[in-house]
Amino acid sequence: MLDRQLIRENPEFVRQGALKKRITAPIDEWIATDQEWRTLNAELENKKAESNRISKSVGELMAQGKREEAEVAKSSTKALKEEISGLEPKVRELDATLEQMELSIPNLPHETVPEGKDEHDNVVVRSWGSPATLPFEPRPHWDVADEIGLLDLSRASKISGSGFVVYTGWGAKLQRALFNFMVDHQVAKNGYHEIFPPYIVNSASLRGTGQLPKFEEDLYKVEEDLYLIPTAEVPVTNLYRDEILDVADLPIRMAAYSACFRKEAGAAGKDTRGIQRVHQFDKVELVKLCTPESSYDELETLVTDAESVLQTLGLHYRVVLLCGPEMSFSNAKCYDIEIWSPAMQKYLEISSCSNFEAFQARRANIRFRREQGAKPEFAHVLNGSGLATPRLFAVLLETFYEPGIGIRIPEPLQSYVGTDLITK
RNA sequence: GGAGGGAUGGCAGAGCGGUUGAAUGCACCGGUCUUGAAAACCGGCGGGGCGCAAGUCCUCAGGGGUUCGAAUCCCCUUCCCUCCGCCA
Repeated sequence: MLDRQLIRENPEFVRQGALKKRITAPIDEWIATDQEWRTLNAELENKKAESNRISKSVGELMAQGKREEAEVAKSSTKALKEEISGLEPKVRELDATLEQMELSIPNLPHETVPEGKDEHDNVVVRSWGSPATLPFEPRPHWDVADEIGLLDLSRASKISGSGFVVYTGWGAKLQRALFNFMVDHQVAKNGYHEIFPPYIVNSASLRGTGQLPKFEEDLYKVEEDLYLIPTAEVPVTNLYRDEILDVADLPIRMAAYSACFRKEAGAAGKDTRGIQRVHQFDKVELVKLCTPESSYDELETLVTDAESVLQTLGLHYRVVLLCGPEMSFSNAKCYDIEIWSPAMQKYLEISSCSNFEAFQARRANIRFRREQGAKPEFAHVLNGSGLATPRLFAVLLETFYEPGIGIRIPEPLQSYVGTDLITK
């Protein structure tokens, strides 16, 4: 959600911002509806005020023992009440219409977001390391996993269906090692506060982070009003929903491991081979709440914090600044981290680090106060993956596999895996 | 799952049909006093919408109802606590 005041006062600014994302926002309709809403709402409130005044006077008259006058006052509210109950649904409806339109008004891109029309206009801002040069034909992760016995995809589909993974033996150990390592890394090296959240949340939380109402079809619904989380972003961000924080507590930086559940309804047939795109995966998520003036600095460190995991593991990647149309609806600025897959000979998105500014906080009602008595302001909310394991797992296999030997485990990971070499 | 009890401002805690958006205490902010501090005293102090403002509307877990009028009465939902059962 954007600030209504902003749309009212700077409709062109909002329209242009949306256009940068190649979204045509219904600004004119919104302005007209808002105008109508304000007029009608003012009318409604005047009538309510009148009604309240009369009710109050009834009380006073009763106290003075003027019973007949009280009766007269009572009956005088009748017409007023009818007008009020006639007006109320109209006002409510207009408000609902406004909200509906606001669902198609995206967050505005930051001025530093590049113009563009598709992914070719994303800007590579830096890269680290270089593509692994292997003295043999790189093997895709599913081959490596098969040879050593790290995954059991066919049994996974037997017990759960396609798009699920069973990690076995060293594969399971490696998987567990990865997210343990990443959480420890973010806590110890980058100062995040560890959170272990519930995997099931209510609809209010999903509305707070914007998965509802728009993306319901991608969520697993457990029962009425309860859903599996598609990312730890949901429970972690919503920790502070409907709260007013003290500015001294900001920034709040949280790191959470969780399993993530996604139907991937629209992605059938895409990236089906191996474990690139699955219904249940594991991820360490980083979430920050901070003041508006610091959020772009926090975004930069969020990206470098996520990058530091790959650097520690010695994996080549690049950082890409997304152009307008590539960004998600609620982003103001977004960097993707793309990891190099030796077997596929291409970069895979492994992290997406976003500044939502106040867009999400407005939905989730997360505020802070600068000092005693000051007006609460919306916090800025950021998040990024740090990182998702399936692709990390895959690239790790492809990068560190040596034919006839096994998978060499990078030094920082060895104590977590319990070996320096995974063999059959 | 069964039986009770509860939900009020940052916290504690009154209020149980009328002028109460809410007593009182604590916390917090400003001031007086003081060399400084504490204490004492005076003043302020929930959130949101609309409005240039005056002001006005909404908000006492959430939703519905009764009433001229609801924090107060009725119904539903949610959450918390205690006890019983079941179970990691």
